[in-house]
Amino acid sequence: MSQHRHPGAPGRAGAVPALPDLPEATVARLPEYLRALHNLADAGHETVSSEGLSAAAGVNSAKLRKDLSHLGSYGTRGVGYDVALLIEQIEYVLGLTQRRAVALVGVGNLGHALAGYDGFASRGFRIAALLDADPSRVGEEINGLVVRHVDDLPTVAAEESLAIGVIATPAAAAQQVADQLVAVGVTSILNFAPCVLSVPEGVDVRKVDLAIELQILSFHEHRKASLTALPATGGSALTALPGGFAATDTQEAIGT
Amino acid sequence: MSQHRHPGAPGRAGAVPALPDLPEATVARLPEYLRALHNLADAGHETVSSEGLSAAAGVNSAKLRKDLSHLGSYGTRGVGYDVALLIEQIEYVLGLTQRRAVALVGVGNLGHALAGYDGFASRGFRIAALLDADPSRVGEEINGLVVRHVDDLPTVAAEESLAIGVIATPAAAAQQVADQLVAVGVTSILNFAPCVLSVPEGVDVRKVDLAIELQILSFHEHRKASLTALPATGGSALTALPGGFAATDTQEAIGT
DNA sequence: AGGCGCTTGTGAAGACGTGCACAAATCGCG
DNA sequence: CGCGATTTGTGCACGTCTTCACAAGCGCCT
Ligand SMILES: NC(=O)c1ccc[n+]([C@@H]2O[C@H](COP(=O)([O-])OP(=O)(O)OC[C@H]3O[C@@H](n4cnc5c(N)ncnc54)[C@H](O)[C@@H]3O)[C@@H](O)[C@H]2O)c1
Ligand SMILES: NC(=O)c1ccc[n+]([C@@H]2O[C@H](COP(=O)([O-])OP(=O)(O)OC[C@H]3O[C@@H](n4cnc5c(N)ncnc54)[C@H](O)[C@@H]3O)[C@@H](O)[C@H]2O)c1
Repeated sequence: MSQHRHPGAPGRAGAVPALPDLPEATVARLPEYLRALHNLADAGHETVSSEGLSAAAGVNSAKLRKDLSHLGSYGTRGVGYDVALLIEQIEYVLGLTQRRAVALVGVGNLGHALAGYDGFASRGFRIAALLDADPSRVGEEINGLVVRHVDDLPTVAAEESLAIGVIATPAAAAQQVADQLVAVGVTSILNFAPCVLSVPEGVDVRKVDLAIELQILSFHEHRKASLTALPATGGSALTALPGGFAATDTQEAIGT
Repeated sequence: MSQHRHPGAPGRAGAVPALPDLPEATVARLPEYLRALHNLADAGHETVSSEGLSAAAGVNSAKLRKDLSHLGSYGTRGVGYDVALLIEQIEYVLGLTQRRAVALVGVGNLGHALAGYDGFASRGFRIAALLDADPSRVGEEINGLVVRHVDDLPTVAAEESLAIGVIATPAAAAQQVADQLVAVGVTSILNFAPCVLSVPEGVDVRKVDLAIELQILSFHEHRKASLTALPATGGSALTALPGGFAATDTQEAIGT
């Protein structure tokens, strides 16, 4: 496999893009690498070693190399990775070569913050529409976009090729909104409402739940407290946590 | 009601709480079960089967049973779990028997939304302080709380026993804020800024990064597109994704 | 009392993810 | 031109997580 030839990057060979089906854990880390790479590029670095990049992204260097090797690998032994090329590669794999249109449903407290967030634009996305069910919010202009009624979704979808729907409504409305999004062809949803969504096969849902994050932290807080409170259990064998939290991305103690 | 006694729950036996050290993946799911249980309780259910609860939480029932078994398990064979008791158990394990104080640093766009979020109060937390570095924001009152200067952190920490710090500042300021939080004894941080934080051992950091979530969705979108675009590779064996995404909590197609 | 249906709790197997350790590759330099 | 320093890419072993499948336990009904 070490033959060169660009696997399908921006260069667009006539051939199949041939997306390698990456391990999900790898996919979840690529955005981190991408962010770190952009920082490095801005700082003027042209190449970076796996050691350097992994430090910037907060992961193990072996893990980084394995992740990158999955996507065809563009490193040079003895030198490292070409920053610009790697950015191109990762952006290609993540499908960021086209700026994807996002529809934001629920322009309340949180929705306003999201609508005003510049992280969308700078990281490959574009808010294509703001939608709400409350008539008193419809027509409001935020950041150059006018809030439209959620029932206009079909119209919006006809105008734009919506890639992703973001739900920032109360939990009670979330399932209904998800159904509406699916109905107009959206196959990726990011859900901020604290509830489980049912969607047809082929539709991806990711959720962000603040309370869950806090409760996980609370657990560790509780555990740390109960450890220090009782040095009973035969010594301090437990003072250093087992480390190596895997799946969930709790980063524990990154010594600089 | 069961005659058994509570292992260390609110009842506070004199004995050690004896926190079982749960698998991290289990800890990440407990908050979901808790939310589902609260919904069930509100709906008047007194007991629930692993099948019912797992459906409400969007997970596999065997996984749910194993998760619950880790915390000592309070189910009754042939019947199911006592909803109220299970809520008590999970809240105890997660350390939610005390309402934990949260300090929110960075009261900008996002910070305002968080400050006005009722999900803190209803899920076991209390915003103890709002902090910002911008003098023009200091003094502003949000939801009954006055924004204080971030340099007052030591004072705040002296007044309240801060359990968790939430960072909602620009990325450039996040590390400095984290250092300040750690300096006043905070050992759990939730970071909304898109950057890696370095903290001493024993401090837990979790991050929420909107762009990462979107980019992961983008990847799957890209992949789905490249699959449907070319039904070349020997038939439709791939149309149904492998399913069973593990660690990261992408829920794919939960048929109702 | 006994049997029956239902549900929990768990052993075992397999999939997945991680990290070490090292061979292979490349560069720069004498 | 060859050598040593450096860094990638990966085989392998280990740990974690998921899922199946089923025995053990419980309550209810007859
Ligand atoms: N505010 C936060 O910081 C925060 C943080 C984490 C999660 N959340 C969650 O995000 C969601 C939104 O929170 P919020 O504070 O912005 O609430 P909010 O009540 O301020 O805003 C909700 C908005 O959704 C709109 N809406 C209601 N039903 C709708 C429908 N069927 N279709 C379209 N729009 C509809 C409402 O008109 C309102 O504008 C909630 O589920 C909340 O739990 C909020
Ligand atoms: N707005 C969103 O929807 C959103 C979504 C995801 C992530 N984020 C991230 O959250 C962070 C905040 O976003 P925002 O849109 O609220 O930005 P913002 O600029 O509106 O607010 C940042 C706030 O932090 C304060 N601040 C700056 N330096 C500080 C310091 N050293 N100590 C204390 N406070 C300080 C500023 O005074 C300002 O009030 C950013 O890192 C952003 O990338 C925002």
